[in-house]
Parts: sequence; C-alpha cells; structure tokens
Amino acid sequence: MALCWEDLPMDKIDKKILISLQNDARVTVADLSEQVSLTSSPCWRRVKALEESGVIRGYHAELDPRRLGYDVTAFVSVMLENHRIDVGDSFEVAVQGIPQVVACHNVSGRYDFMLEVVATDLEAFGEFARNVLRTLPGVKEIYSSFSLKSIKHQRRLPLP
Amino acid sequence: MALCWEDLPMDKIDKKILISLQNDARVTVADLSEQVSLTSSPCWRRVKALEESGVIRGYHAELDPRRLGYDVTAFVSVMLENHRIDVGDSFEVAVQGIPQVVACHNVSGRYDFMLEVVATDLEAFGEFARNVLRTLPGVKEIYSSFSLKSIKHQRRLPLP
DNA sequence: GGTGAAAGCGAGGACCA
DNA sequence: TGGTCCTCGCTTTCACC
Repeated sequence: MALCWEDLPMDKIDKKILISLQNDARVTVADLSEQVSLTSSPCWRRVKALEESGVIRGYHAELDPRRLGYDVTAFVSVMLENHRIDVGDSFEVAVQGIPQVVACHNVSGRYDFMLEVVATDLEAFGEFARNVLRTLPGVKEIYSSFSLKSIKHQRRLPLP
Repeated sequence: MALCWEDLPMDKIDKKILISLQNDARVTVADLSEQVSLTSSPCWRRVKALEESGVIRGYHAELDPRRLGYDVTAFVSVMLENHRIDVGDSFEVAVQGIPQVVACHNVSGRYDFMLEVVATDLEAFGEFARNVLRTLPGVKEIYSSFSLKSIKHQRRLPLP
C-alpha cells in the first residue's frame, strides 16, 4: 500500500515548497528558504524528505512543442477488440515504447485508452495513426480529436 | 509569427541537452556538459540560449497526485451551447482560474473542450462537476471519463 | 523540529583560440 | 562557436539548540 498524505504529515511550509517547485524546479534552496521563511538547512531537509517520500517524483524541463516542430497535438481514444487482460497488457507495453505518445491512460467509458500524441503536422499524424496506432495489438477503433488551442498546460496540482 | 525550429538551428548537442533536462531539470551544468562531451561554459551558454529562445519554457517539479490525496483523475469533454467567440472566451478564462483543472485544450470533433481534472475522490469529483463545471459560462453538455490507470505520464517530447 | 557556520562545488562571466 | 581560468554565492553537511 502506497503511503498517502495522511501518513505523511505535510504542513503549510511543505505545501509552499511544493508550490514553488512546481512553478520553478530550479529555484535555489537559498531563495526557497526565504520564500517559506526558514533558513536553508531545514528547507533543504524538507525538500529531500519530500523527494524520498515520493511526493516529488522528479524535475523536468517543459519544452515548447511548436518550437520543436510539433504543430499537431491530438487526443486519441482507443477501443480494444476485447477486454481480456493480456490484450490490454501488450497494448500498454507497446504504447510505452512509442515516443510520439506523450501520455496514456486506461480509462472508463466507451473507449479503453486515451492517448496524447504529438506530430509535426496533420499528414504525419495521419500516417502515424494508420501505420502505428491502428496496428497496435488488439486495436478495434480509434477516434482522434485535435487540439486547436492549448488553454492550460501547466499541470500544477492544487495544494489546498 | 513564432520562431520555429527551422529558424533556430539545433544540433545534436542541443538535442542531448534537451533530453537530459526533460529527464532531470536539476542536473548540474557540470554533469550535463560531461553527458554532451563539452566543457561547462559552452554547455551553460547553450542552455541559456535554449531558455531565451523559448524552446525551454520552464522547469517544474512533478508531484505524485495520489500522495497528495488526489485519487481521481478525469478527462472531461465539454460542449458549449453555441460557438460564438465570446462564449468560448469566457469559458476559457473561467477554466484558467480553476486549480482542479490541470490541463485544458480547445479541440476539434464532437466536443469543444477537453479538460483534465483532479479530485480527491469520486464524490468530490461529482460535486465539482455539478457545482463548478456545469455552471461555467455556455456549457451545454459534459462527458467524463475516469483514468483507471496511468500508463504513461512523463510528457517528454521526442527529439529525433 | 530549528539555527549558524564552514567546506567545497558549481554558476556564470571575462577572455583567448 | 569551444576551451580555460577565476570568483562569488550557493549547496550541503556539520555540531548544537
């Protein structure tokens, strides 16, 4: 059983630290400690504790897809042929290895999986859907919806 | 017109740097320069150039939703009453201010928007959908699909 | 839990090829 | 562009409260 938040008492200072690190993962401990009204040692110890407890999974650079030539972001809903466990498993494994798939969830509802896919343009996406997605193990039906505009992309979790 | 990747020549070293920073935003320039076979000054200059050109949008800590008490992640498709510009605009502005909405795209297809929402549990989500989402400006219909399992959540863009 | 100090390392700049 | 210092400030780890 994973630790959850009742097990790890997190006070207001920890929350402030997490807010800051979600905003800017590269703040110095010196700045961070000032923001949370602490000296750097206890602040540093808290950050380490949050990392080790698994609350902080990692630190990542956020890149601009368009500046990298990815003009297309698509949400692809995938329905599998049947719901046997092994079919889902091999689909999941296959998806992990496809770099164009930037996120994937097993979901409830009409479809089984929801993928977020990037592509350089619509043509490249079409080819990708035809040659890669449709040929994945057990795929029965796919439905693609394209992002016309990204309204909100900072994926910050609220810290009440 | 935004700069795109043809305007900014990016060589293999820049790509390696971006891969490393997507994996771990807190690598030291010393380690990074070793990974890309450079000394630290030119490596540091490249990182700064990538930041200033907008390729790197920022650095963010990735938190574990479950350890923060968010057991529910939902994908919510929203259809607006009509497609007049002002209705969409006020919906977008409203969505920006809702912390539970961690991502939102204006999309093509049957629905107009696709939201990713976090909640502590299903009951909280139900309340949120009823009292917040349904009451947003111009909302006609919503369809919620729940994440049963996150297959892939590192949102790393491929660097070919 | 918190503070303060000390050592050592890295960021960032000046300058050369 | 890349490489070589150099220096200041921060990180990290003490011992102690």
